[in-house]
Amino acid sequence: MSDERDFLDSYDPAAYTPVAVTVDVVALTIRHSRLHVLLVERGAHPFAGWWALPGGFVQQESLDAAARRELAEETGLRSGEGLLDRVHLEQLRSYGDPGRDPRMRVVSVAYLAFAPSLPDPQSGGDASGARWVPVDEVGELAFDHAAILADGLDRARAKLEYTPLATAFVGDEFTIGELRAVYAAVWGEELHAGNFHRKVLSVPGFVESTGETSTRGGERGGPKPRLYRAGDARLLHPALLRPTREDGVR
Amino acid sequence: MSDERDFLDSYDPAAYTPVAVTVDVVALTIRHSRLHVLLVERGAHPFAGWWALPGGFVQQESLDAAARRELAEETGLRSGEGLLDRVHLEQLRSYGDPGRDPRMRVVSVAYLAFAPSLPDPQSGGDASGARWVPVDEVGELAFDHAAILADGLDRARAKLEYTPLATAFVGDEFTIGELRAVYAAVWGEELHAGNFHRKVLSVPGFVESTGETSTRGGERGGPKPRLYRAGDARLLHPALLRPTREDGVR
DNA sequence: TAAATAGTGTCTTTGAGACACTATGAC
DNA sequence: GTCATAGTGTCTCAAAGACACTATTTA
Repeated sequence: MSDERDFLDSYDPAAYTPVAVTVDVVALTIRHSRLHVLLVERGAHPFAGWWALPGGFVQQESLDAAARRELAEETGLRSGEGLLDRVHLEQLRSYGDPGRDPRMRVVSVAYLAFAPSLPDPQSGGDASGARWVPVDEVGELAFDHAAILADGLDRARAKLEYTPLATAFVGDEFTIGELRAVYAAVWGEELHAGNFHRKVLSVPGFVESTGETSTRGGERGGPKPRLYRAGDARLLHPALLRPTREDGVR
Repeated sequence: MSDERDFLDSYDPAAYTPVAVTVDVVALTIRHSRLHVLLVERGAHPFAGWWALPGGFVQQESLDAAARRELAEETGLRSGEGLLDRVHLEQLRSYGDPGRDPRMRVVSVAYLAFAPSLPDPQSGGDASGARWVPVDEVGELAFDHAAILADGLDRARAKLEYTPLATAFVGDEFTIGELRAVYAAVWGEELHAGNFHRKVLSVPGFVESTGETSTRGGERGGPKPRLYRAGDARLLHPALLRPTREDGVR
């Protein structure tokens, strides 16, 4: 069949410029009550020695699969072991400015990943220079990765408001206090414990009780909190809005 | 310099599979109080004779520029004439499943465009078979374009809630009634005129008064409505929520 | 005991939505 | 006149947030 020939004949020769497609992953987790992002140290030029988002070329697989594969490679986690499969992964957006990679035209499809606290990397991955970095300690990054990270953080902060995404940062069973710590870490501000508690329980389908309580109180005292699981809601109604930040960007 | 050689050596040969990058545009406008999308009729295989979203290959330009260029080509509008420059354009998401195009691996970056009522196409574009179609009359589309359109509509409906996007569908000066018609067309349901009126005026920065009134009343009577311009808000606070649809997807 | 936390009660304020009503202008 | 629309008033109910308070647990 001459389909591909027709295809290639049908557009402007300028389009023949070779293009590479990569995925980059903004992987977020919470450690010690602080939001962390997974970064890798680049070995090769350009930006050798710089920190960058994990990522790589898309192979013969879907974009989603490429992102999950890259995440597995950089964290050393294997599919089927449970941990990796519970990571929430969603497409963020694509970045394709000419010149964003000095070598050739590269269009990168960025992904956003949310995970419960994961072990340190290097345990088997091919990027030995990978580590979790608190998002407020991230310095300059290679390529346009700083902008991608900023977009990812914006998205994450917004999605906590109207989706039950926060449950992706905690284990299967969790306390309301742990859930509140997720919001505090991602939004960077404390939330009123009492009102948060009531609010979470009042949103239909956000969490469901396990009937159990934690075996221990908090580290610094307090009663044994009850345990909850994620509910079946995919959107929060009414939403859990952020403390009003100057009433929107004007 | 051997940079590009290093680059190409550094990844799996499977990645050498040639990839093409395209942009596809979900262009929405409102005509006669109904939401329309711009479609083009395909001339070449595959899907010859099918309707599809306008789009094409990314050239040596940014992704945003490619989307605006494709939109200009298909609508016949020229940049600099004003109309095209006022079209709101934003990236939707990317689609790259292997097999979505039967000829080769194609990753498409989809864009969403919102425009005030535009003239019919064919007036100079290279796609003579382009036309505006009411979204509820769109049949099967080529490739995965039906899914892209559905995602675009979801995004548009959601963004009306918390951004002043509706003003992108009307002219520079508009009445509250016209704005309400935009919401009604995009959401597919009537809104209570009185409550909508008060709500729009109560959101800081959504609209600002021009001090003028329309020169004529409505087609079927009524007083001369006041005229407004878009305000400087980029987010609506509080948001203008849709009439509650079954309280979220569960 | 002191301090921190879980969970609940209550009050105030804001906003959403239902409904009603007046005034205006096209036909 | 008739009818649709613009714009406002008012009432009710839900929800957000401030604050207070009790009970429980750790150190």
